[in-house]
Amino acid sequence: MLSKSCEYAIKALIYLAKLAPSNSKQGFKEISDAINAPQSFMAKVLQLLVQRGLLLSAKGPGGGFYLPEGYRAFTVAEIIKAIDGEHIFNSCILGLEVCSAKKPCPLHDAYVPIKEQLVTMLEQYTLEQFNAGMIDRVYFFKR
Amino acid sequence: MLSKSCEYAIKALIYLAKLAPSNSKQGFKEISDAINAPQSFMAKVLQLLVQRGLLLSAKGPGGGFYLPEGYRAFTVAEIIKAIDGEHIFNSCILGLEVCSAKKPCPLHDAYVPIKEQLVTMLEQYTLEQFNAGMIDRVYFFKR
DNA sequence: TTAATAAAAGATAATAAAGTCCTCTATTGT
DNA sequence: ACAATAGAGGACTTTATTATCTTTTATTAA
Repeated sequence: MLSKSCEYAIKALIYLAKLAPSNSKQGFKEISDAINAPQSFMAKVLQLLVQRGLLLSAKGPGGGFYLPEGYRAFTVAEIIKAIDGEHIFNSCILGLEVCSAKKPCPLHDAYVPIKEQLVTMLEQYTLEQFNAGMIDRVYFFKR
Repeated sequence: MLSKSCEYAIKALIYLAKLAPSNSKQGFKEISDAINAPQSFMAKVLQLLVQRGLLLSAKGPGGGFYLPEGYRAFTVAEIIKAIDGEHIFNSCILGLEVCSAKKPCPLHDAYVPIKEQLVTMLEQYTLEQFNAGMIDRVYFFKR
């Protein structure tokens, strides 16, 4: 469904959003440890997020990764698109390259409404909402 | 979501179900061509389906693959379990090994109801229903 | 009983995803 | 200017998935 890169990206941004009020920059090691991702691999993913404009970074002492101004409005869907692309939003459950109402795979009619709900959910969830949710709910990033 | 093996397995069984009334055995090459799968790879997947009891085979001239008696009741969920295992039925969208109502990942509460619908759908769809659907709907197996 | 057919099984290759490691560059404070 | 810090970038390794190829075994019919 989601690549490992994408899972780590979502977790990292949610984790940073939770810390954002105090606004301290976080190093890739701290982030990796917090969400249980391999350090060097996480570093790559964080670089990607910076390139795609979902994250900012500062080099040198006191540096690290931190969220840009508008972070509260970032949706999970945006994060997924930044890392994995549009694939899961268009994809056919049986892997057909063309799968539409006119040329449906056998599961098309049954799967489309479910996928629509998934997409809607991913587009509605913002980093802000996670923080709101976390007031009365503790979320986990590692097993 | 589903492995290629699993996609091919589902397509192959739906394809065979469509032909089942005339009951002729199909060789792996014919099946591969019909659903646009690589021949040798398809052969492996068909062998797996035979081992898991979802398909029968006969060697020698006039041989090939054919469906067992109870095929009409096979659900898509069963086929998936036979090839990919239980994974997609239990898995967390963020890849946590443990993700439950008590220890939820940030997306758990939003994802669970959608996954439940998916599972329900996969458990309800049988090979028989595909054939019924195909009376007034033409499905595609290749692009 | 032999030749042809077709699946089973095993070994190998190609590709992609995930993960690691090393060097380079920019920034900060002394 | 210099040393320390921390991200950026490149090359590489590992692992899993997907795909191919070859040999073996079983079956059928002449």
